[in-house]
Amino acid sequence: MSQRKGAAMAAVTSSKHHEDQEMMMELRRGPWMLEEDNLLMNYIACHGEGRWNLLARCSGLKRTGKSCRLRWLNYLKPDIKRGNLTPEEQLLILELHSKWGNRWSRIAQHLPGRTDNEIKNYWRTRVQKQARQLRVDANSAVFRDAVRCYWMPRLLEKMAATSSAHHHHGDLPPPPPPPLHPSHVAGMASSSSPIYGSHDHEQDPTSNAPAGSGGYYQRYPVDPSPSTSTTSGSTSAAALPPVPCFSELSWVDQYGYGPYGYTDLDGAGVSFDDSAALESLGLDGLDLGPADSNVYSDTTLLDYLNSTCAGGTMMTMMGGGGSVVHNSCGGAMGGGGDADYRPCLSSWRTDELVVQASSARKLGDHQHQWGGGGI
DNA sequence: AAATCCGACAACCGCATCGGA
DNA sequence: TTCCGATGCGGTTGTCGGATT
Repeated sequence: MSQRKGAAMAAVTSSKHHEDQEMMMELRRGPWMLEEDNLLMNYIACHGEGRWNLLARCSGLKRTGKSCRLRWLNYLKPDIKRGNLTPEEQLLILELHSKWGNRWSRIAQHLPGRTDNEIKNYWRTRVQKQARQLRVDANSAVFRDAVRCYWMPRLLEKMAATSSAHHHHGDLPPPPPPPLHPSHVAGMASSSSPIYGSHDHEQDPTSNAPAGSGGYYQRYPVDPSPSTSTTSGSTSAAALPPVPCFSELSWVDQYGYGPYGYTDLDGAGVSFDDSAALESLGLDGLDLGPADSNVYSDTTLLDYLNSTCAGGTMMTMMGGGGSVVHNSCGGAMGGGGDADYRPCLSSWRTDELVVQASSARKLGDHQHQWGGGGI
């Protein structure tokens, strides 16, 4: 645009306009060079961020202010986190996208070090790809159910596996737990929103997060003892709002975890009879039973968790509350609402997890594959 | 080994919003 | 109140490198 405009301004006679024209004619586009990055970083080091057009004029860069801003925010800024998204981050993106849609910058605010561009690209290249393969809209209820009932558990398992690997290999321990705020616990079980249902699209789920907690979606160790779990102690199952139903499918993944299932948004069960879509997802080996029985008997999320989480992965709901269920070991898992989701990992019972995983891998090729490196 | 395909991601573009004159 | 420049945001495109044929 600038180049086109520049070409149209041949009649400009003032020196200032002439300089502007010259600058616009020389505007660079495309990939940034090392020298340009250095120029930009040096300028910002001296003058700070902002006033991008001024920066573009004064820094010696032959770029637009927009381009400079983008380069800084998406690439050069010191706190940018490089590398693959962790399962925790992927889970958070899925959750927040379900609440806010394509509000990338808003989502990015809750993933420290990640940019909206990175999250957007992740969504388009990974998540939407799966939706295309399913031949469903990425915003459809069916797809959301798949995300909720398949990907999210998988990501939780990956997180548990990562934790287990750290435990067994002596890697760096997970970060220390963020400080808990009394309002978090007080807010638990105060809402009955489903994890993937209609949400208040304006309320910030982190609004109750303690100041300086460093991002609201973090790992922290959990006391494995049911009797000493303060988290579970304040939210007995009897006092909880209704647990979202979970339509169970008798199937386990290549790691031996399962069953996984689909459920509709109101938890009443869903019929999923699109065999082509199942095949495209790699679920064609799934035993769906008789054709007229594809609405599966509901089990509770609690049952599901007890059967799949191997005791090591839990999600604790803080802040806004929501449906919370406890797993068999005293943790709590919740879904829904504008809450503060904190997937809690511990190394407890990870030996069992590893045994399950290794035995599952021996089952061979008849179990389905979901692809390689995550979604 | 070459051609093609495809995923990942950096960068650009157009539009919306905000704030100051 | 209106105008206009600066900035932010989301959609889209371009490019590169690895995988596949």
